[in-house]
Amino acid sequence: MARPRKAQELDIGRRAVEETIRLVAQRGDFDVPLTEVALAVGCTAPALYGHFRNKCALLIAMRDEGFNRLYEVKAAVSERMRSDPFGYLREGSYAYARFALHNPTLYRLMFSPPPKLGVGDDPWSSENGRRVLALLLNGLRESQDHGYLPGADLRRQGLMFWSTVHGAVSLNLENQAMDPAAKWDATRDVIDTLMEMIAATGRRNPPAGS
Amino acid sequence: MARPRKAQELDIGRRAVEETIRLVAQRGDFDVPLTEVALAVGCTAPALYGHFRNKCALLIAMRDEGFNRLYEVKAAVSERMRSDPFGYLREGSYAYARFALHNPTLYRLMFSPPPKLGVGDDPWSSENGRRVLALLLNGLRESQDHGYLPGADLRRQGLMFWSTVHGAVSLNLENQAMDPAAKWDATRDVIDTLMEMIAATGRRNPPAGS
DNA sequence: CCTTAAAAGTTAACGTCGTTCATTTATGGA
DNA sequence: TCCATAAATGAACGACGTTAACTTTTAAGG
Repeated sequence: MARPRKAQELDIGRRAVEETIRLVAQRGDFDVPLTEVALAVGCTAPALYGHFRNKCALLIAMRDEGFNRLYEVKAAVSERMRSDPFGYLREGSYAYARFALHNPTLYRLMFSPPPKLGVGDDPWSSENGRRVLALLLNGLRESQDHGYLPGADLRRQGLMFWSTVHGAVSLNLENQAMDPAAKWDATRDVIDTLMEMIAATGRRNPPAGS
Repeated sequence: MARPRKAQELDIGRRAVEETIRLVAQRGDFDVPLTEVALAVGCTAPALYGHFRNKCALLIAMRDEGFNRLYEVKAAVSERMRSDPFGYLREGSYAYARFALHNPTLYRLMFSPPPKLGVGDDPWSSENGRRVLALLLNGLRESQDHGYLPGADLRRQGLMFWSTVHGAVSLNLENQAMDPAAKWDATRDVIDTLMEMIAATGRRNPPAGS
């Protein structure tokens, strides 16, 4: 056999990304053989080269999909919390941390990709990364309207905020000495500490609009 | 030739670690062939297996050496800043960031090691990592004595502090869109933002001891 | 001194994996 | 029905981690 029947015309590109995400999560390492990906997809390894220039391209596609999913999670929280911007800062961070803790290997690929991929690991350089940052900045701006962080530079605060959450996640992510619950507790504790610090900036200035 | 003369008895273990650090930095990726390490050391690849169980063991040794160097840098700053604990928080963070920006690949190996290494990436689980954290906690405690962070839980603050600095470093580290100076500026800006936030907690309570 | 056993590398070889090449087969239009 | 093209296959290559078998230096003992 050399070319499959039209019946099984399942977009091999999409499936490869999905299966790679699955295998990577299962393995706990993004060093998965192309043969296994191909097997999961239902083809052979060289067939993948018709859809991706090489293995790095596949991993990059997987990384982009990761940013897609992260954005969707955060956008959903943003929608739900539309009326409470300060609450969004907290819940959005929780959701971010949960995403990372539930997809540790994918998260590592997104934010600490092997240099071979040739991508800057700056998340806001990709379109979806930028949108995630935009959600955060939006939450900060609206929180500022509610009296928090008076007079603060939003972009600075945003980058510090993201640094803190990402740092907490990153430090706790693959610590084998902690069970998942402990990782979550430790990460949430950092987020809470940050939120308390921001909250402290607002107590002196109750909602400016009221 | 099968066994070298006693004259050239250069501890191959140490040299392998040094050369690996050098090659990894030069390459910008810790995926360096053992053959190259061996060549740099002056032996053949299989000879390394007399000193390290496998390649992972070599990388782990390199990681430990990284924590050694980081600790020494931070300890030096701590010594120099002994009289100004709040200043140490800033200068120690600067030094930390400089270390990371000057040794990006080593830093990545320390804090985002490939799972294959079998080490938790929790830095304070290793002895030298714990000592770095101890320096930070010490700085926080003494800053508290000077009126900053009144009534705060030091361990919580310490973990948040480290999360922020590590997060900033990690996000800016390998962003190919930024030149080294820009990376430094962005990282320092996050540190400064954090320091200003901590400083704000102290302005209301001038040095308690005076 | 000579012999001998262990030590420490070296060369050769194997297995895995990413990647390429030539080949084969299904597809869609003339 | 026949042909050009697209798409995937199986075989093969090269790099690399790792292991096995061999070789030679070192150190000790008779």
